[in-house]
Amino acid sequence: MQDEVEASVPRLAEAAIADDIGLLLAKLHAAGSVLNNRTLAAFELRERSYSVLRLACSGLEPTQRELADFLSLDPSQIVALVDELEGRGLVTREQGRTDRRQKIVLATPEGASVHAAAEAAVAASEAETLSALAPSETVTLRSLLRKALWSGAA
Amino acid sequence: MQDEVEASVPRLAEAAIADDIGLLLAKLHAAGSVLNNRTLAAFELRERSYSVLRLACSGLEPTQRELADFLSLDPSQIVALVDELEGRGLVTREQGRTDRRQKIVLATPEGASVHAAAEAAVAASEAETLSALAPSETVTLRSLLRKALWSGAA
DNA sequence: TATTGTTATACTCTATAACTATA
DNA sequence: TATAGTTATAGAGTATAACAATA
Repeated sequence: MQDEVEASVPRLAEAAIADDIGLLLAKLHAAGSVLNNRTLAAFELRERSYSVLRLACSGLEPTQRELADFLSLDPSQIVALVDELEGRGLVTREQGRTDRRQKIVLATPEGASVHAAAEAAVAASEAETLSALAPSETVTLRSLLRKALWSGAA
Repeated sequence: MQDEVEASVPRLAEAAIADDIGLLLAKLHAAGSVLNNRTLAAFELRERSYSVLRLACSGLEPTQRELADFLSLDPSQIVALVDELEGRGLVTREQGRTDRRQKIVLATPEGASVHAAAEAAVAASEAETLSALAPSETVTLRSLLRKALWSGAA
């Protein structure tokens, strides 16, 4: 093997490319996703199903339509996710109070228990992904992401 | 229709969920991706092929292996992306200078021209995604993302 | 023996269109 | 007529394993 071994920062990282926020978001998201999905595998969950379970546990009594809007997924994808969680006994579908078309997704006791365990594991995984940032930087990152999302065009 | 119309910020956004950096990253990345891919469609590119073309135009003379490492893709995925761009005459494969196994991906003049046009469109799309952030906040976001990626576990 | 690029395959994710039941 | 949920399907993205040429 030639002695052209790269430093820990690969040479391409230095390129102007690294100023592209879209690419940076994609890379950090991808890195976090790999870790999260690895972590969630122990609970037979993926990021998607975990997010649905999390909202089902939140006390907000979300309808499938609200889940789709909030998670930026098509309603048809929510169907598949809820089907799977329901089949495993982690959530149930309840008819909407005021509109019989709506279905509210609620966690079962077992779902709540699985969620609690998964949540702790995911928090640890997130800390690992962001280990290079100081606590105050993590707070800043969170608030910038939230601002970009909920006061912006996104 | 009942008069339960939500404000522009859906009620789920208020949930504790919105503190999950992984979910925030996923949402902002997804929102940006949709915009980017819509923008890039005019050039018959997607985010992936655009990234490869961009690096091929960078003057860094990347090998396929380096592209795979930097873009966090499997080498076999790079093959497909380069195949497509090569078939359209936007890039060429050159044999590595010192290692005949390597293939360097270089942009053709036409590739460079397509890239220049696409780059301008993508910049506008990025500005739209981040329209809620002040310029200084965009700078901060970029530097935090970069720090998390290149000094961290990611 | 290890690495670069390649082929092949299977699985997940994303995007659409059409259908049903309710409103 | 419009909306919530559902079904079906096709295309894009992701993850692996195995192989030939080269180191």
